[in-house]
Amino acid sequence: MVERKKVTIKDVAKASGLALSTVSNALSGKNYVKEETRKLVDETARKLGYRASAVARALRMQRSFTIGVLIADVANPSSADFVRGVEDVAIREKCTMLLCNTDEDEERQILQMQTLYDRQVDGMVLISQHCESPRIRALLDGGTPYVLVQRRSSKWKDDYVGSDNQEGLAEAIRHAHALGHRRVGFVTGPLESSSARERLETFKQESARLKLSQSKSMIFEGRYTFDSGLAAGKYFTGMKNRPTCVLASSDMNALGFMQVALEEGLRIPQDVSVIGLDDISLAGLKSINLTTIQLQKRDMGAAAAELLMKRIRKPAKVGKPIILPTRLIIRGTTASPVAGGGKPDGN
Amino acid sequence: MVERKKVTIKDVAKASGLALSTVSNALSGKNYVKEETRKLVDETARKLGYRASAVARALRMQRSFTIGVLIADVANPSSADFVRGVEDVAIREKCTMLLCNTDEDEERQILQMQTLYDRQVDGMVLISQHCESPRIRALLDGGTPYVLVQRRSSKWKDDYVGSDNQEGLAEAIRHAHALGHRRVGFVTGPLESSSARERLETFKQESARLKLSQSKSMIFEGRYTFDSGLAAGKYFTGMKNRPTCVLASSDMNALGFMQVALEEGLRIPQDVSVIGLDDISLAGLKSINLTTIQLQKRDMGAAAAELLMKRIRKPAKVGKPIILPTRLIIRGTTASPVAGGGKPDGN
DNA sequence: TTGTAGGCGTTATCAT
DNA sequence: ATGATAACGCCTACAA
Repeated sequence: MVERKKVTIKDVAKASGLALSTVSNALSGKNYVKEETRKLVDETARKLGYRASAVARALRMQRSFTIGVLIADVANPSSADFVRGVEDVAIREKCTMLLCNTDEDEERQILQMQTLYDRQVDGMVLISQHCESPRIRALLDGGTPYVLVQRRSSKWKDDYVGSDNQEGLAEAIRHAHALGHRRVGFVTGPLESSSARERLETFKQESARLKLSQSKSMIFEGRYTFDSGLAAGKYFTGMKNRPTCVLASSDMNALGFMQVALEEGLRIPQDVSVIGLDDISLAGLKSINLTTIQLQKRDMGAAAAELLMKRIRKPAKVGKPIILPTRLIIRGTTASPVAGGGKPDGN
Repeated sequence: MVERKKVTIKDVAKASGLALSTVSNALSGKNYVKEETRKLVDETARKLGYRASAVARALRMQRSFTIGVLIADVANPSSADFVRGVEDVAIREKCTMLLCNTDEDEERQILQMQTLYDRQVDGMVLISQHCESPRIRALLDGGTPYVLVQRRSSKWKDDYVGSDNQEGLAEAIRHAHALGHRRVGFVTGPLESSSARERLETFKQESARLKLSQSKSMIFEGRYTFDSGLAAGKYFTGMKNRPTCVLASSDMNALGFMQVALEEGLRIPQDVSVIGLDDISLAGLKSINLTTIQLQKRDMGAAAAELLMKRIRKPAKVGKPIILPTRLIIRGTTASPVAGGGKPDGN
């Protein structure tokens, strides 16, 4: 472990007897460098173990080959897949990823965004983040490219990648209706989020169309978290005339609801059906087996990164939103609301 | 969205009528700057919206305030908690985090490590990563501080943060023994990992001490993944004289095993008990309710980052390994191996 | 207490 | 085809 001094391009120049700029040209593949010279340069660079400093390069080129990614919380199963999608293309594009957890906290988000700008990220991907408040708007409008994912602004036009908040959800409601449910509860996401509002809207429309109970009490205002699911569980199971099926706007939510329902001695799906939204990888486990609406998170992440790269390379006006389809995955938490019965397993 | 030009320290100097270096001194809180001058500088900096370029600073100071974090896969529930722990202290230390997924692939790990070095990270945290092969060793020995987590080298002395692979595990085995299990199966982790080897060793010792079946067939060589758990499930449930309790070296493993067991129509824990290791957040769900050995992942991540910061500030010889305790969390997947019975719930 | 000048390691421009 | 030189934006001796 000899603490060798860092070898710079200067060292390569010296060792190869060439000018610094020639070495740079050779290394960055300029076509007017003599083949022989290039060979020599490559060789000595390799021999000395030279690696270009990304920092110096970033300063000079005003391009850091780094993108920032904002998520609520890595430790939340539904965040991570998005990140994977982003990383897939980041690697391909020789970019690295600065990942920040914001915990849905606006102040924290602002801080993180500032840090990202300080680092001169070439762009950033905001997954389910705040995007309306003046301070955040000011940051966004600074000129650095960005793409919003899963939450967009109604007041502003931004590049956006999201999921269809109609089709899959409507399908789920029809599924519940077809099973015979007439009282279907809905757990909303945080209503400052566009996706949450869109989902709620779809729920209202479709449940009205199918003549499901329109009672206000069937709607619980929540967030996309497990804890919020617990609260929803307490709310719905405590009702006099409780829903026979609960539709949650996220899987974490659904799991929270199930937790309480099971603790209350309710059987799923015999006593109450549950439908999630997201399809986190664990939803498919035999012991959970959650009927849910699938989001293509990794694909969304990749699409967002792809779009971001395009904007980084060539700034352009905001294009059409990219909306990925969703679909219902029927598993074991939904069944007919027959008292004391229904099939125990959806498969 | 006026694409304003970036404001540099020069602009602040000009606007405040002071010299560039004075501004720099004022901003970086040198104590020999007149209070009045500092006020002026702060004021104009704020007015112009000046933010120091982290890139330029990194180049000049040879310190990027960035640390690299290598994990197997963010989308794996057990990776994310570590990351959270690292981030907790990174933020406090005004560092940002470059996160890389290696998928346990050595080639990929090498690539990522090189990128990290190119970016001049101040240090890096390697969570369950390769640390023995010559090429990786060469990278590690380049002089940049690093801390290994959950996997260490037997041949080399490195800074290390890990979990106690004896106590919690031994406790689990005693638990199984106390319930009456005599045939306890064990699913190992990847044996190139030190933690996996340590766990296997503990299993062998403790199961010998308690006179559990010492049949070779009780040990399945796996990895820390869900898929590997599936394989283990197929292996164990297919045996003539199968174990009455299976101890997995990770929760993902355990879930995979449970998946197959349930598909085979086995009831858990009546027909077969299962114990995991990790305590991922979903393990506590009513519908999973996995008895498991808890790892303090977030704490480990934080401890590793803390140690790394110390090394960055002042390089020093490798210290004592930091080993965090583990403990058994008894939930519902373990019970006595009484045919057709046992209590259905561990609580 | 403030100002001047040099350099961190690149790439880009312009001669040669 | 190659080479000298000037930035990029900041920090830090050292000089005033």
